[in-house]
Amino acid sequence: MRLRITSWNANSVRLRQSMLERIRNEIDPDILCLQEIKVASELFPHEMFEALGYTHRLVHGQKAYHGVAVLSRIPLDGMVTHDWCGKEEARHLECRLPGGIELHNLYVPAGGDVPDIEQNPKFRHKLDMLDELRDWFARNSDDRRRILLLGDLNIAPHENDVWSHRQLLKVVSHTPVEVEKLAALQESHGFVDAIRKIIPTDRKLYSWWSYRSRDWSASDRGRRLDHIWLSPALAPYLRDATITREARGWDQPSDHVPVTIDLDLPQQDD
DNA sequence: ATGGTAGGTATCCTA
Repeated sequence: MRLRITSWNANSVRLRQSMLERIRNEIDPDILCLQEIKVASELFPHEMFEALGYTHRLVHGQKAYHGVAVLSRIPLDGMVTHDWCGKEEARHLECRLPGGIELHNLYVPAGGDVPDIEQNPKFRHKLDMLDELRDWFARNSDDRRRILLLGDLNIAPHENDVWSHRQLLKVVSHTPVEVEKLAALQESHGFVDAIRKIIPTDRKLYSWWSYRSRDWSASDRGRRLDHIWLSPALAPYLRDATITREARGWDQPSDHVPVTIDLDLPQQDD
Protein backbone atom coordinates (compact mmCIF):
# COMPACT_ATOMS: atom_id res chain seq x y z
CA MET A 1 0.00 0.00 0.00
CA ARG A 2 1.40 3.36 -1.01
CA LEU A 3 0.28 6.31 1.08
CA ARG A 4 0.93 9.98 0.40
CA ILE A 5 0.49 12.17 3.48
CA THR A 6 0.58 15.96 3.48
CA SER A 7 0.73 18.38 6.41
CA TRP A 8 -0.22 22.02 5.91
CA ASN A 9 -0.85 24.99 8.17
CA ALA A 10 -3.76 26.51 6.22
CA ASN A 11 -4.10 29.70 8.31
CA SER A 12 -7.91 29.70 8.02
CA VAL A 13 -9.37 26.76 6.09
CA ARG A 14 -12.41 28.73 4.94
CA LEU A 15 -10.24 31.12 2.89
CA ARG A 16 -8.24 28.41 1.13
CA GLN A 17 -10.59 26.69 -1.27
CA SER A 18 -8.48 27.44 -4.36
CA MET A 19 -5.27 26.49 -2.52
CA LEU A 20 -6.86 23.21 -1.44
CA GLU A 21 -7.99 22.46 -4.99
CA ARG A 22 -4.40 22.95 -6.20
CA ILE A 23 -3.04 20.81 -3.38
CA ARG A 24 -5.47 18.05 -4.40
CA ASN A 25 -4.62 18.43 -8.09
CA GLU A 26 -0.86 18.91 -7.87
CA ILE A 27 0.17 16.98 -4.74
CA ASP A 28 -2.81 14.63 -4.55
CA PRO A 29 -2.34 13.34 -1.00
CA ASP A 30 -4.33 10.38 0.33
CA ILE A 31 -4.33 12.00 3.75
CA LEU A 32 -4.24 15.75 4.36
CA CYS A 33 -3.51 17.03 7.87
CA LEU A 34 -4.34 20.68 8.51
CA GLN A 35 -3.41 23.07 11.29
CA GLU A 36 -4.72 26.54 12.13
CA ILE A 37 -8.08 25.92 10.53
CA LYS A 38 -9.42 28.84 12.62
CA VAL A 39 -12.99 27.62 12.71
CA ALA A 40 -15.32 25.92 15.19
CA SER A 41 -15.92 22.22 14.45
CA GLU A 42 -19.60 22.80 13.64
CA LEU A 43 -18.69 25.39 10.98
CA PHE A 44 -16.04 23.28 9.24
CA PRO A 45 -16.54 23.29 5.42
CA HIS A 46 -17.16 19.56 5.01
CA GLU A 47 -18.80 19.94 1.57
CA MET A 48 -15.59 21.43 0.13
CA PHE A 49 -13.56 18.38 1.16
CA GLU A 50 -16.32 15.96 0.14
CA ALA A 51 -16.11 17.49 -3.37
CA LEU A 52 -12.33 17.02 -3.36
CA GLY A 53 -12.77 13.32 -2.63
CA TYR A 54 -11.91 13.35 1.07
CA THR A 55 -14.81 11.29 2.39
CA HIS A 56 -13.25 10.59 5.80
CA ARG A 57 -12.90 13.67 7.98
CA LEU A 58 -11.94 14.30 11.59
CA VAL A 59 -12.12 17.85 12.92
CA HIS A 60 -10.98 19.35 16.21
CA GLY A 61 -11.88 22.98 15.69
CA GLN A 62 -11.96 26.15 17.73
CA LYS A 63 -13.46 29.56 17.03
CA ALA A 64 -10.92 32.04 15.60
CA TYR A 65 -7.75 30.34 16.81
CA HIS A 66 -5.82 27.11 16.30
CA GLY A 67 -7.81 24.03 15.23
CA VAL A 68 -6.64 20.86 13.49
CA ALA A 69 -8.26 18.45 11.03
CA VAL A 70 -7.47 15.23 9.16
CA LEU A 71 -9.03 14.65 5.71
CA SER A 72 -8.61 11.27 4.08
CA ARG A 73 -9.52 8.97 1.20
CA ILE A 74 -9.00 5.94 3.40
CA PRO A 75 -10.87 5.18 6.61
CA LEU A 76 -9.80 6.80 9.86
CA ASP A 77 -10.89 5.83 13.33
CA GLY A 78 -10.19 6.16 17.01
CA MET A 79 -10.07 9.95 17.13
CA VAL A 80 -8.64 11.33 20.37
CA THR A 81 -8.12 14.98 21.19
CA HIS A 82 -5.59 16.05 23.79
CA ASP A 83 -5.63 19.10 26.02
CA TRP A 84 -2.03 20.06 26.74
CA CYS A 85 -1.20 22.44 29.59
CA GLY A 86 -4.88 22.59 30.61
CA LYS A 87 -5.46 25.37 28.08
CA GLU A 88 -8.37 23.73 26.24
CA GLU A 89 -6.87 24.78 22.92
CA ALA A 90 -7.41 22.69 19.80
CA ARG A 91 -3.81 21.77 19.01
CA HIS A 92 -3.73 17.97 18.76
CA LEU A 93 -5.79 15.33 16.97
CA GLU A 94 -4.79 11.67 17.22
CA CYS A 95 -6.34 8.94 15.07
CA ARG A 96 -5.65 5.50 13.60
CA LEU A 97 -4.91 4.65 9.98
CA PRO A 98 -5.21 1.18 8.43
CA GLY A 99 -2.16 -0.91 9.24
CA GLY A 100 -2.14 0.05 12.89
CA ILE A 101 -0.59 3.47 12.28
CA GLU A 102 -1.05 6.11 14.98
CA LEU A 103 -1.30 9.58 13.48
CA HIS A 104 -0.68 12.66 15.63
CA ASN A 105 -1.53 15.98 13.99
CA LEU A 106 -0.02 18.80 16.07
CA TYR A 107 -0.04 22.57 16.24
CA VAL A 108 2.60 23.76 18.71
CA PRO A 109 2.18 27.37 19.98
CA ALA A 110 4.14 29.98 18.05
CA GLY A 111 5.37 31.36 21.37
CA GLY A 112 5.09 35.13 20.98
CA ASP A 113 7.98 37.50 20.33
CA VAL A 114 10.12 37.54 23.48
CA PRO A 115 12.10 34.34 24.17
CA ASP A 116 11.84 34.62 27.96
CA ILE A 117 9.44 32.54 30.05
CA GLU A 118 9.33 35.17 32.81
CA GLN A 119 8.34 38.01 30.50
CA ASN A 120 6.28 36.10 27.99
CA PRO A 121 3.60 33.56 29.00
CA LYS A 122 3.22 32.42 25.39
CA PHE A 123 6.86 31.33 25.29
CA ARG A 124 6.40 29.49 28.59
CA HIS A 125 3.34 27.74 27.17
CA LYS A 126 5.30 26.65 24.09
CA LEU A 127 8.10 25.12 26.19
CA ASP A 128 5.62 23.53 28.62
CA MET A 129 3.68 21.87 25.82
CA LEU A 130 6.92 20.44 24.39
CA ASP A 131 7.80 19.04 27.84
CA GLU A 132 4.35 17.47 28.23
CA LEU A 133 4.52 15.93 24.75
CA ARG A 134 7.98 14.53 25.47
CA ASP A 135 6.82 12.91 28.71
CA TRP A 136 3.68 11.55 27.08
CA PHE A 137 5.52 9.89 24.16
CA ALA A 138 8.24 8.59 26.50
CA ARG A 139 5.67 6.89 28.73
CA ASN A 140 5.04 4.12 26.19
CA SER A 141 8.28 3.63 24.32
CA ASP A 142 7.31 0.26 22.78
CA ASP A 143 9.44 0.31 19.63
CA ARG A 144 6.82 -1.61 17.61
CA ARG A 145 4.47 1.39 17.66
CA ARG A 146 3.96 2.79 14.17
CA ILE A 147 3.69 6.50 14.90
CA LEU A 148 3.36 9.34 12.42
CA LEU A 149 3.87 12.67 14.25
CA LEU A 150 3.43 15.70 12.06
CA GLY A 151 2.31 19.27 11.94
CA ASP A 152 3.34 22.85 12.57
CA LEU A 153 5.85 22.43 15.39
CA ASN A 154 6.82 26.12 15.13
CA ILE A 155 10.53 25.35 15.61
CA ALA A 156 13.26 25.31 12.95
CA PRO A 157 15.86 23.03 14.54
CA HIS A 158 18.89 23.03 12.25
CA GLU A 159 21.15 25.84 11.01
CA ASN A 160 19.94 25.17 7.48
CA ASP A 161 16.30 25.24 8.57
CA VAL A 162 16.57 29.05 8.77
CA TRP A 163 17.87 31.70 6.39
CA SER A 164 20.44 32.92 8.94
CA HIS A 165 21.36 30.83 11.95
CA ARG A 166 23.33 33.68 13.51
CA GLN A 167 20.58 36.27 13.09
CA LEU A 168 17.84 33.98 14.41
CA LEU A 169 19.51 32.65 17.56
CA LYS A 170 17.44 35.04 19.69
CA VAL A 171 14.32 34.85 17.56
CA VAL A 172 11.47 32.64 18.81
CA SER A 173 11.40 29.48 16.64
CA HIS A 174 15.19 29.01 16.53
CA THR A 175 16.42 29.70 20.09
CA PRO A 176 18.66 27.04 21.65
CA VAL A 177 16.13 26.24 24.41
CA GLU A 178 13.39 25.51 21.88
CA VAL A 179 15.71 23.45 19.70
CA GLU A 180 16.71 21.43 22.79
CA LYS A 181 13.10 20.80 23.79
CA LEU A 182 12.22 19.73 20.26
CA ALA A 183 15.21 17.36 20.22
CA ALA A 184 14.10 15.88 23.55
CA LEU A 185 10.62 15.26 22.12
CA GLN A 186 12.18 13.64 19.05
CA GLU A 187 14.41 11.45 21.22
CA SER A 188 11.49 10.41 23.45
CA HIS A 189 10.52 7.84 20.85
CA GLY A 190 13.49 7.84 18.47
CA PHE A 191 11.52 9.71 15.82
CA VAL A 192 13.10 10.06 12.39
CA ASP A 193 12.80 13.47 10.69
CA ALA A 194 11.37 12.21 7.38
CA ILE A 195 11.96 15.40 5.44
CA ARG A 196 15.66 15.58 6.36
CA LYS A 197 16.05 11.83 5.78
CA ILE A 198 15.31 12.56 2.09
CA ILE A 199 16.64 16.12 1.69
CA PRO A 200 20.13 16.37 3.23
CA THR A 201 20.68 18.73 6.16
CA ASP A 202 23.43 20.61 4.32
CA ARG A 203 20.77 22.17 2.06
CA LYS A 204 18.70 25.19 3.10
CA LEU A 205 15.08 24.14 3.40
CA TYR A 206 12.05 26.16 4.52
CA SER A 207 8.29 25.60 4.87
CA TRP A 208 7.27 29.10 6.05
CA TRP A 209 7.89 32.65 4.84
CA SER A 210 6.47 35.70 6.64
CA TYR A 211 3.62 37.65 5.10
CA ARG A 212 5.55 40.80 6.08
CA SER A 213 7.85 40.67 3.14
CA ARG A 214 7.81 42.63 -0.07
CA ASP A 215 8.99 39.65 -2.08
CA TRP A 216 9.10 36.39 -0.09
CA SER A 217 10.94 34.51 -2.84
CA ALA A 218 13.61 37.13 -3.59
CA SER A 219 14.48 37.80 0.07
CA ASP A 220 13.90 34.10 0.87
CA ARG A 221 14.00 34.61 4.63
CA GLY A 222 12.27 31.34 5.40
CA ARG A 223 12.15 28.85 8.24
CA ARG A 224 11.38 25.11 8.34
CA LEU A 225 8.62 25.03 10.97
CA ASP A 226 6.55 22.12 9.61
CA HIS A 227 7.68 18.57 10.21
CA ILE A 228 6.83 14.94 9.57
CA TRP A 229 8.38 12.41 11.94
CA LEU A 230 8.27 8.61 11.85
CA SER A 231 8.77 6.19 14.71
CA PRO A 232 11.54 3.60 14.14
CA ALA A 233 8.93 0.94 13.24
CA LEU A 234 7.60 3.14 10.41
CA ALA A 235 10.83 4.75 9.17
CA PRO A 236 11.90 1.82 6.91
CA TYR A 237 8.83 2.42 4.72
CA LEU A 238 9.66 6.05 3.87
CA ARG A 239 10.05 6.43 0.08
CA ASP A 240 10.01 10.16 -0.58
CA ALA A 241 9.50 13.58 0.97
CA THR A 242 8.87 17.01 -0.54
CA ILE A 243 8.21 20.57 0.48
CA THR A 244 6.01 22.38 -2.05
CA ARG A 245 7.85 25.72 -1.96
CA GLU A 246 6.02 27.10 -5.01
CA ALA A 247 2.71 26.95 -3.11
CA ARG A 248 3.81 30.09 -1.25
CA GLY A 249 3.35 31.92 -4.55
CA TRP A 250 -0.10 30.55 -5.40
CA ASP A 251 -3.19 32.79 -5.16
CA GLN A 252 -4.22 33.76 -1.62
CA PRO A 253 -1.55 31.63 0.04
CA SER A 254 -1.02 30.61 3.63
CA ASP A 255 2.33 31.72 5.08
CA HIS A 256 3.15 27.97 5.33
CA VAL A 257 3.49 25.53 2.42
CA PRO A 258 2.55 21.83 2.31
CA VAL A 259 5.08 19.20 3.38
CA THR A 260 4.53 15.68 2.08
CA ILE A 261 5.85 12.15 2.47
CA ASP A 262 5.27 8.90 0.59
CA LEU A 263 5.18 5.66 2.54
CA ASP A 264 5.39 2.25 0.86
CA LEU A 265 3.78 -0.01 3.42
CA PRO A 266 3.90 -3.81 3.26
CA GLN A 267 0.68 -5.75 2.63
CA GLN A 268 -1.50 -5.48 5.70
CA ASP A 269 -1.88 -8.56 7.85
CA ASP A 270 -3.84 -7.03 10.70
C1' DA B 1 16.60 49.35 15.25
C1' DT B 2 12.15 49.19 13.17
C1' DG B 3 8.16 47.80 10.86
C1' DG B 4 6.38 45.31 7.66
C1' DT B 5 1.16 41.67 6.27
C1' DA B 6 -2.56 38.49 7.05
C1' DG B 7 -6.71 36.44 9.46
C1' DG B 8 -10.57 36.52 12.82
C1' DT B 9 -13.25 39.21 15.54
C1' DA B 10 -15.37 43.13 17.01
C1' DT B 11 -12.15 47.85 17.99
C1' DC B 12 -7.57 44.29 19.18
C1' DC B 13 -6.14 39.54 19.54
C1' DT B 14 -2.56 36.11 17.31
C1' DA B 15 0.80 34.72 13.99
